[in-house]
Amino acid sequence: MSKKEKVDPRVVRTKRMLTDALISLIEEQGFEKVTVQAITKKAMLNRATFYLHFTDKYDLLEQSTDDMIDELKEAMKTSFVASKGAYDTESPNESFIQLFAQIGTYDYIYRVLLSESTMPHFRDKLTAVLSEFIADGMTVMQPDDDLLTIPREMAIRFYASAFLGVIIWWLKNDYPYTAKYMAAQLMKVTIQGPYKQVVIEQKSSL
Amino acid sequence: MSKKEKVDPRVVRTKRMLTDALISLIEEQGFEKVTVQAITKKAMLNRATFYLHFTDKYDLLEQSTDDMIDELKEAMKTSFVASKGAYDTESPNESFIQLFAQIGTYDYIYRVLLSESTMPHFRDKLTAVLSEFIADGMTVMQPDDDLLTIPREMAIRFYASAFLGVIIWWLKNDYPYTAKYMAAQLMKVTIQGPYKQVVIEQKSSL
DNA sequence: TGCTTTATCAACAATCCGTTGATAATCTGA
DNA sequence: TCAGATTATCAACGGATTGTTGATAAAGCA
Repeated sequence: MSKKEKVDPRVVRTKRMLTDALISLIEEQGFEKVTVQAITKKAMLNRATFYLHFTDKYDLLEQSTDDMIDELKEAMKTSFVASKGAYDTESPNESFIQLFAQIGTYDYIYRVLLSESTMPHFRDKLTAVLSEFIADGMTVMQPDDDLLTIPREMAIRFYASAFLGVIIWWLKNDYPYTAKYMAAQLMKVTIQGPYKQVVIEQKSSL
Repeated sequence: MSKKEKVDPRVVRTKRMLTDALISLIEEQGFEKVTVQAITKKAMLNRATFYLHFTDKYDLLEQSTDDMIDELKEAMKTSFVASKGAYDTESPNESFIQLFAQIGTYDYIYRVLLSESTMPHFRDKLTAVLSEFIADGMTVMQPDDDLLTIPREMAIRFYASAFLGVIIWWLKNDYPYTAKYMAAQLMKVTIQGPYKQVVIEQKSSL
């Protein structure tokens, strides 16, 4: 995957400056409003230099993030093997912690990139609709926060995102199931969790 | 919310033609590459007419989708009241079915808009990482598909999206919890579900 | 050091932008 | 129905961004 053949320091330096400029500009203006001109200006490089390495801003972003994603994969893979099968909810899987740790190290970049919708806020709006629906449902099912396994706000966000993700998956796969079946499945997994049997023992440790 | 005061048929017609053109162009080229020129050309309208109603393509998209979102809210709200508290996993909440029904009626638009990332594929890549992680974990926890509450592929997508959603929430809220705590919470809710007690009775109905 | 790669610079045609003012078409309400 | 108001059309503008060019300077490599 990662080729370490060519390491001309000029190239590395240029790419890094362009990447930093891009991320910074995304935060300032949003990805769509960012221009190649602005990137090279902030990076204090000539515009022609940009086109020497990238075809456009998409290409720049892709190359930059791919490195980060590779690093994330690596961090999660190695530690996953080490703690394989150790599913204790109190001391969670090491690779799982690594996920958050990695995000912490590239805090700024993850924050900027994940804040960008950019299909302007449509996802956010739909998530809001789902969140409200879930919040209402949770209040009916369990008004008492003490009987929830995790903080209410986190749970709402959790299931709203899960629902949206499955909806997108459902659309992209050309409706592999009926709407009613989908609703039933999501309902089921939300209330019962993914496994039919594991629950009892886990609860005794609380 | 929805003002039904002004209904000049020319305006309605123009807006609809522009909306249709936009959605169609998004599908063809992606939202970022769409220009106002292209929209008006496809809609067979003058470009000046566009600026008579919208400031830019974002504004057009926002106005168009807002109507759809409002309709979705309405469909889910009315039916939610009707079936309130009826949480049977076999015949799911009516408003939940409505959610999928609404998406079905605006199939094309939802499909196009939800397929657009547009933070070019970064979300998708991260979702892929999470999916792999979850798939591995599920295999360890429960290799037998018969003991899963829902189809495996759906479950993977479900929890990958949920995790990503919570991660975004976590970032946007400036790390309200530590990485380890986050990992532990997500682990817990994934295995046990959101409620500490409800599970047993539900299972007996299977 | 000498050769190769990379960065700079100015300039280009092309595209898209947002707005203007003047005119024509269409709708609304009395 | 018809007059006034609203909306759509058209051409044209200055400005900004794009992607590319060829020639030159700088930096890295062996």
